[in-house]
Amino acid sequence: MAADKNLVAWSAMIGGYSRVGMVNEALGLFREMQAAGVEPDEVTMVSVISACAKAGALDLGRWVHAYIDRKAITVDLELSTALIDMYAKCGLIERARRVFDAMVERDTKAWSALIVGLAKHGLVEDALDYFSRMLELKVRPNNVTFIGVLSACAHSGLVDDGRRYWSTMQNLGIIPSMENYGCMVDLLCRSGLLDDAYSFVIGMPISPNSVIWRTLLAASKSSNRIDIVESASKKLLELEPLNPENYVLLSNLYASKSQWDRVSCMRKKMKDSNVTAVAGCSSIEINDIADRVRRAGHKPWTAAVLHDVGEEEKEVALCEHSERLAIAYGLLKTKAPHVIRVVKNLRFCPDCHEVAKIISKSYNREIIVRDRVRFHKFTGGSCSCKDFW
DNA sequence: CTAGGGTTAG
Repeated sequence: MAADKNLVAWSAMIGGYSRVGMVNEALGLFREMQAAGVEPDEVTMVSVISACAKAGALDLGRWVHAYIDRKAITVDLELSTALIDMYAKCGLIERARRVFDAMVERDTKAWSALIVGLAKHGLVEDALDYFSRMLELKVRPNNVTFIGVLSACAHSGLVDDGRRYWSTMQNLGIIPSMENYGCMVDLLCRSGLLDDAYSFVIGMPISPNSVIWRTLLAASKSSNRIDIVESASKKLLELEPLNPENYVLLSNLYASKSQWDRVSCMRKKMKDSNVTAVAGCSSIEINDIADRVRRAGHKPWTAAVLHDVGEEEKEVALCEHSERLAIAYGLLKTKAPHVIRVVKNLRFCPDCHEVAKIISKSYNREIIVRDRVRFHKFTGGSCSCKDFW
């Protein structure tokens, strides 16, 4: 199109990019749209906020929220839901809750966004409370709502509650999705009920996907059920012979049981299939903060800390060392990253190299999903390359 | 009559 791109054309394109995960393109196009002098409306802003959520771009998300207020754009049901999701994914769960509380009308998706967010943050009681309130208010949950409810139970060992919610779901006539089955398998596995989990998988009316087999295999690490390992790994490699993750998982599993012949067998299989793994890598967003700080005349890393002081984290402002910055971000609780790559504008932030070194060398624990990092990336959980290599 | 929008397990 030439110069006649109107609001709908811009919004359609931004929404398309956002939906397929090309968030930089989505946000870049939003900038272009502004430069072209086309005023966005609430529909445009849903896609922009959603792109921020997917990118874990809290600073930009906050800026866009302020922009929405400044331009007096109507915050309707869909935009509120997008904001809830963005704040939850970017680590500000209380702000997500505040957006929800301010809504005048809440449908299934709005409730689900908050419940899933609370569950991800480990606020299990709150998640289940909101679910009860949802039922009391006669808002019909759907299978996504139950992903939140069941994963909440899984993450705090509420195996009996989880089973009850599973019946509730069926009684409501909701057909469980693959994700719902996955939640139940995870729930049973985390509760140490590998046998129940395996029976559950065998009894599934649809063919389990690779995620489900990996969930079972991960749980098999602390069990002696060789039969389950054998059957699950067979299924997994049939489903995804080209996914390096699977070979790494299986190799590490066998290594943990000192079955070295099987470890080398996995390596061989992997090599024969021309599958290669690369070292794990995570990224955090520091660049635009650093940029802003630089403009304010501070040293970048100091600025990053100063800028990022939220309501909940006053003490972060006092940090003056990159290691503390990393701690503030919750990175030290991370299991996966052996390399931290700081995206874009590295030159503004030399200290980030130090952060990366410290984290990759010194720490090896699980992340807590609280801080303003892209925790949804960090908790991807598939990175076991160090053990493997 | 009126294009473009939100939630998803390991």
